[in-house]
Amino acid sequence: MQLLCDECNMAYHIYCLNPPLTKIPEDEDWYCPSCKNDSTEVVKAGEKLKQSKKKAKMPSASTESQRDWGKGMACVGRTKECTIVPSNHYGPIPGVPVGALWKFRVQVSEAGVHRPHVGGIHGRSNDGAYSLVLAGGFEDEVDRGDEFTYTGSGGRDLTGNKRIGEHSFDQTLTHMNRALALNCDAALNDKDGAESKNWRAGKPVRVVRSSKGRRISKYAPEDGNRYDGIYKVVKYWPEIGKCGFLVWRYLLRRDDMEPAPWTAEGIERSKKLGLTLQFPEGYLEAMANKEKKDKVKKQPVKSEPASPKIQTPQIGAGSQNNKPESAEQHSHSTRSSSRHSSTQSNGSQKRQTDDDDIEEVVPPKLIKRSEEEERGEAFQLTEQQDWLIKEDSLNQKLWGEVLNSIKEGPNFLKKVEQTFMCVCCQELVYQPVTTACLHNVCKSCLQRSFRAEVYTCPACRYDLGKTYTMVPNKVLQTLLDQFFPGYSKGR
DNA sequence: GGGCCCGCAGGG
DNA sequence: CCCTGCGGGCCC
Repeated sequence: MQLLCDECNMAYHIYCLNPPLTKIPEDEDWYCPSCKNDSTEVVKAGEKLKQSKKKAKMPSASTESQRDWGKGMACVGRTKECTIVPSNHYGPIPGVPVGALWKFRVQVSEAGVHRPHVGGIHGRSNDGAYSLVLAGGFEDEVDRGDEFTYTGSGGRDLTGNKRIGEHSFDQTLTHMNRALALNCDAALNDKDGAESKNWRAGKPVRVVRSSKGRRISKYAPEDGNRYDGIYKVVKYWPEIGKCGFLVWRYLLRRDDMEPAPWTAEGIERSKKLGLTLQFPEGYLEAMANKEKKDKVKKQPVKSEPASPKIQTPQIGAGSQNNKPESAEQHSHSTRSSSRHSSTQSNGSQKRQTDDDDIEEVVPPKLIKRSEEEERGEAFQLTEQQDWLIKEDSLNQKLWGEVLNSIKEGPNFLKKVEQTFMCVCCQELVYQPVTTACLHNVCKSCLQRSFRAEVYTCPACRYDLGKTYTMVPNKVLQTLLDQFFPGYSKGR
């Protein structure tokens, strides 16, 4: 009465299964519930890749809108996560001083200071609130720096997939509003509110002021989001706000040893710590590039301004060594500055920026091909190869990756081989067809696929269409023939 | 300058 | 899974 899973070998009583079986199935293979693949998830040959369930449910999957939403900081994900404290941590984040300043909310989230990307309050309704952001969302809030009133969330009409909207109903003391109320040193009262007996005894709230708050507060930073320290909830109460609906209001009071950033002492300290507005990694470079590109469009110029030097002072932890801008100078004009910064960023992930702006990629300077290569040092391209690579417009992204790898080691040819391997025959592509989806497949492999009536890209299942004309990429073929002399003879 | 509405993270 | 949300870039 036991079945052995053909994947993990675990034994299952047939009558313990859900649903239970009455007899041993006759199929050759049997897989237990945790090993069995959902057949609807399997992409069979010739089928298109399925969208993930989550993506399929997202609004973007159903709308016709062709609008470019940009890759801006509203829609990107985190690239790092604060792990030195749990997300339900009360009090300061170790290593983050009062006065720390970030341009975007996503960075504040990454730092662990205020985790939600959009929400104003971070908390748990059965525990308390850990942090909040003052961004001037309510004009009837008062900010006196060391003390301010804050308003709960909810009561807004969010239809139309919005994140903030018109007030259209009363707020309740639930969710984050309840969480914030729990910080107050008093028994919870969701009817009339409550006042602390000993306000300092309440749970600490990290407070971030956003430059958006400037419209109602002179304590808001000029730009970005600033960590202002620990506050406590003195009291909270319901009232009818200017918006005409009931809102929950809170009085917060500062309780932090570190001086507030707007005080003379605080300004001094910020200066001493070198606190400056932080941007996401690669952000300024990307913006500078974009601007440059826009200019180039108007008037192509060969010379270019030096890209701005980006400093990302790491607070608290460790060295702030300003490496001298030495070396590197001998190398390849354009990229050198960004290279510099990427090697410096000791392995931390890079946020994805406009890196498909390929014209920027400049291959290593022409030097004679020599023993250096044998010794496993830099690979050198001939002038012609250099030129051909630039000509291979469809594959700029791939060549960019390959060229980038040169600086990392002696594996240039290996990298080329990997990059331009045919997904069908697992060999270096021969008479490569570069598809619209930017994959390279041997012409003969693609023809074989079409003969089997599979008209999609073998690499990504992008529909090429029955009538697709396969044009071999001559430039790529020439290059591969140069790098791997005679390889095509065997084909 | 204001309206639109996206992905994402978080709680529950 | 579903609900919520004091962002933010693009377009008009």
